[in-house]
Amino acid sequence: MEIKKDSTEEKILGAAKSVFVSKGMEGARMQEIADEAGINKALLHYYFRSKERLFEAIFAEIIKFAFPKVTRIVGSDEPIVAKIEQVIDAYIELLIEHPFIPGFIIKELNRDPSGLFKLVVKFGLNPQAIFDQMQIAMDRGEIIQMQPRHLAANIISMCIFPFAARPIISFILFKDDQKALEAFYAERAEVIKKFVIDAIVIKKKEIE
Amino acid sequence: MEIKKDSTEEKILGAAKSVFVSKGMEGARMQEIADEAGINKALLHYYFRSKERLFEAIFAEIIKFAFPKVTRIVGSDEPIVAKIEQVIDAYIELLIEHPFIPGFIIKELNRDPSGLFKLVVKFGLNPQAIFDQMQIAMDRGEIIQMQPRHLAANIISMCIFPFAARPIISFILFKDDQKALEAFYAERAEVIKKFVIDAIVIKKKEIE
DNA sequence: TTTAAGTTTAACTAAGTGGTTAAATCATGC
DNA sequence: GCATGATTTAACCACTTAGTTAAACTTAAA
Repeated sequence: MEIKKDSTEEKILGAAKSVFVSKGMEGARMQEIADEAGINKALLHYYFRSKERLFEAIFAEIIKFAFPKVTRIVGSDEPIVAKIEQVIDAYIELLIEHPFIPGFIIKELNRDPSGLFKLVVKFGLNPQAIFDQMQIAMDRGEIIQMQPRHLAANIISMCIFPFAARPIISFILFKDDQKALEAFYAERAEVIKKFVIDAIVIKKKEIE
Repeated sequence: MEIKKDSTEEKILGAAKSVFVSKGMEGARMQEIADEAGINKALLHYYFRSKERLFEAIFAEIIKFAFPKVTRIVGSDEPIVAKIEQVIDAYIELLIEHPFIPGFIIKELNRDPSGLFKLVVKFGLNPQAIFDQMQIAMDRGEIIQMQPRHLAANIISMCIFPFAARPIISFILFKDDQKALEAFYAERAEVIKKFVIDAIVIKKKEIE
């Protein structure tokens, strides 16, 4: 639909994403977006009539980028444990590259949850498929019985929260030592995978 | 230091907390706080000279209220697993009563992380004590070996994130069915405790 | 009764905000 | 060359915001 080269509209979108993500809808200033895009306010409104439209474009772009990762993995035909591992890997990798997305999404959805509805409809987000697969694995005795919703909540929480709470983690756990913080994030995928597997996989023979 | 009865200053603080927590520092309006307190803007500035001062008072109050729960539990002399269970119970209980605190804290600390420094110093938040206790339990073979930081991050994430992401959970998992959402939150404490114990406790004899 | 603090009213400021406009300029390809 | 759209400039509007001020009124205590 949109054929972009590398100019103006793209510059605006890039600048808007940067400013909106770090300042939020309310904290962002159109002037700042214009400055960061290297243009002026008039031209900004020439391309995107209003702040709200520009924000919606950015918000949809970020949601589209962050959410459907799971959907693809769920569609494959691998065993549930492998899928869970893939989801964890995919999310941590995504979040290491875009660590400010969780804070942004939480902030904006708490401010105005109504935007979620359209997006869920638009992208057809439906967790029932993965819940069903979890339930099957539970009934087969591969993993322990628990409500799939809670299992999913546990996994997603461990992946996302440390990024949403980045300032707290950074300061309290690492005294703002960025190298150490990065190392911590890099370890998360392996840690979470082992933690989840230890918690839910039923081992047939265990002599501890 | 402050001996409050039940009037004006308390009304202002109550109104400010309500408005700041739901709208955030930037979204909150002094007029709205005045209205909710049942007074006028002039009197609001008569008590708290500026929006920033009022906000800092509220922010400190909330942090003071939300953070030190753990500190007390850590000080007791119970075994580590019992302590972890108590921390989970305490947090979920707190969050069910004040579900908007996580979103508020995440939003404001991402906006301006500098406030964290003073508060950490003020309340002497130091996670090293609990980390040491975890390490001892690991060396004793009571729980599996892992970095205490990651263990703590896992537990706290599972407790807090579902509240921070309340709108998402509410809509995607429960189609905004508030009863079902409350039931979900009420189950969290037991679910997380079991999940953590299954993940880290080393059972001496296990015949599955 | 006097005094002082609490409180209201209502107008005001100063600064910012998103958004608009009109004119001039620049670039491009027809 | 000319037409068209992109871009700049700079002023401007309407509105909202935090914060101030001065005057009057209320309340309660001294």
